[in-house]
Amino acid sequence: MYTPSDFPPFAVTVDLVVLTVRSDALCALLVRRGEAPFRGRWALPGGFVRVSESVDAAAARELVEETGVSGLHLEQLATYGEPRRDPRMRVVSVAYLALAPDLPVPVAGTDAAAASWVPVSEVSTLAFDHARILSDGVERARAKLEYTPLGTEFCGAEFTVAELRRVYEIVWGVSLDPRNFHRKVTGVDGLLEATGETTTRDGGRPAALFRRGPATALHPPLVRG
Amino acid sequence: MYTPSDFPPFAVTVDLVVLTVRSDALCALLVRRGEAPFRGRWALPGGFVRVSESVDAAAARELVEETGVSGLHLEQLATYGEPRRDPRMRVVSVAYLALAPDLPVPVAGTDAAAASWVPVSEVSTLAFDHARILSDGVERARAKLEYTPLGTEFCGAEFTVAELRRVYEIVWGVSLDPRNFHRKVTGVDGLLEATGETTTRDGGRPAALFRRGPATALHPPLVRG
DNA sequence: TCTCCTTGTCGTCAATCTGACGATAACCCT
DNA sequence: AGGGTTATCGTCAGATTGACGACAAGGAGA
Repeated sequence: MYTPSDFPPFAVTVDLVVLTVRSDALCALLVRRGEAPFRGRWALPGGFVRVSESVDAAAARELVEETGVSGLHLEQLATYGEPRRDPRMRVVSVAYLALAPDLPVPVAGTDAAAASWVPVSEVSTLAFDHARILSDGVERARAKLEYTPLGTEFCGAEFTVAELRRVYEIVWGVSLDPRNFHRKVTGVDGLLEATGETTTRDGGRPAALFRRGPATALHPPLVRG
Repeated sequence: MYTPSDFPPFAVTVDLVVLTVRSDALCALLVRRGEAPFRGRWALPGGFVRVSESVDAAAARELVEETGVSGLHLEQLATYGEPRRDPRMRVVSVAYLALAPDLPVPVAGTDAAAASWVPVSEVSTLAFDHARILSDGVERARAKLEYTPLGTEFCGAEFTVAELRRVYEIVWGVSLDPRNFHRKVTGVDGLLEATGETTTRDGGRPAALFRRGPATALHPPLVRG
C-alpha cells in the first residue's frame, strides 16, 4: 500500500453552502449552471482545488470570488464521495459552510453564471447531490446557533439584541420571547460587547448596539423552542 | 471549469480515529508503519479509497479490516488537504471517528504492521499530520458525549449506569457524582432501556443492566465539569 | 454467621435557571 | 400631546442542578 504509482486518480472540489438572513428568510447562495451536466439547474458555488493549494484555501478563494467579501466565517461541513455523484468522473467534494450578513453588494459572479440568494424553503432540485449538501449545511447552522456565537455572523459588525433574535427566529423557524431572549443573551459571558451607542433603525425605543464578544462557546446554550 | 480532461489528480485516502476505553484510559488504535516515509512511526490506520467505492464505504471497510468487528459507530470527522501533508504526492484524506467497546479480540492487523491500543495521553509524535487528526477526533468525541448517547458506544451491549459513568469520567478526565449522574442519565428520555437483569461484575450491590435506547440526542445534555 | 467493605439507588434541600408575562421607558408619527 | 412601536427591567412559580445524607444489597474475611 501507499505506493505513489498505483493510486486511483480523483478530482477534488470544494462546494460552498453560503447562508444569509435577508427579508425574513434564510437564504443560500446558488449559481445557475451554464454547462452540462445539469445545465440550467441551480447548484452550490464551488470549483476544483488547485494542485498547490490546500483544500481550506480553495474554499476561502471560492468564497471571496463568489461573494466579493472576505473575512466571512468559513468552516468545513463534510465530504461527499459517492462514486457516481458526478456523472463524468470520480469527484470527491469537500463542502464548507459560510455564514454571511445580508450583503450590501449584490453577488458578482466572476466565472459562474448568474448567482443569487434563494430562500432555502423555496429550493427544489439542485444539481448533483447539492440538495443534500445544502440540507446538511442548514442543519449544521441551526445546531450551531444553540451553543456557539455563530448567530452574530449573520449580523453586521454592530447589531441590536432584537436583530440577533430575529436571526434565531428565522433560522430556527420559531418565535422567541423578546424579554427572555434579551436576558439570556446579555447574560452569556463574552457573547456581546456593548458599544455604548444606540440605534432606532428598527423603530420604537432606541436599542443598544453590540459587537461580537470573545466567547467561542455559549454557556449556557440557547435552546431551540 | 468542470472539464474532465484538465483536473489536477489527487489521491484520496481515509484515516481512522478509533477510540475505546480500556484499563482506565482513553485509547486510540494505532498501527506502526512498515514503509517509508515515517517508517517505524505510529500512524492512524487507513488506506486508499478504491475507484468504485464510496468514501464512507472505504472507511467502513478499513474499520472492519483493522478491528475485526463490524457494526461499530462510524462518523466523518473532517478532511485534511494540505498540499505537503504526504511528502510523496498530493493526498487528501478524509478522517473518520469510530467508537468501540473494549474489544475482546486483540486487533488483527491484516495488511498493516503491528496494531495496538495506545492511551491518547501517551501518544507523542505520529506520522504525517495524524497527531492533529487524532486530537481533533478526541475533541469531537468529548464534545459529542455531552449531547448525544455516544458514550454508550464505548460500552458493551448491556451495561450498568456506573460503567457508563466511568466512560464519561475517563473521556472527560473529570470525576462525576454517582448519584447525580444516575439521576440525570436515567431521566433522559429514550437513552437507556432496562433489561430487567442485574450484575455484580463491578462488585458491591448488584446494579441494573441497561441497553441503548432509541434516543439520538440528549435533552437535557450532560454537562462537562 | 456476623461484620465490614464496596458499590448502587433513592431522597432531600438550597441555589440557580427557565418560561410566562406585567410594567415601564423612550423613540416616531400625526 | 397622544398613540403606536420597540426595548428593557422585574416578578414569580416551576423545573433543574449540585452537594450530600441515607439506606440497600451483594461479597470477603473473621
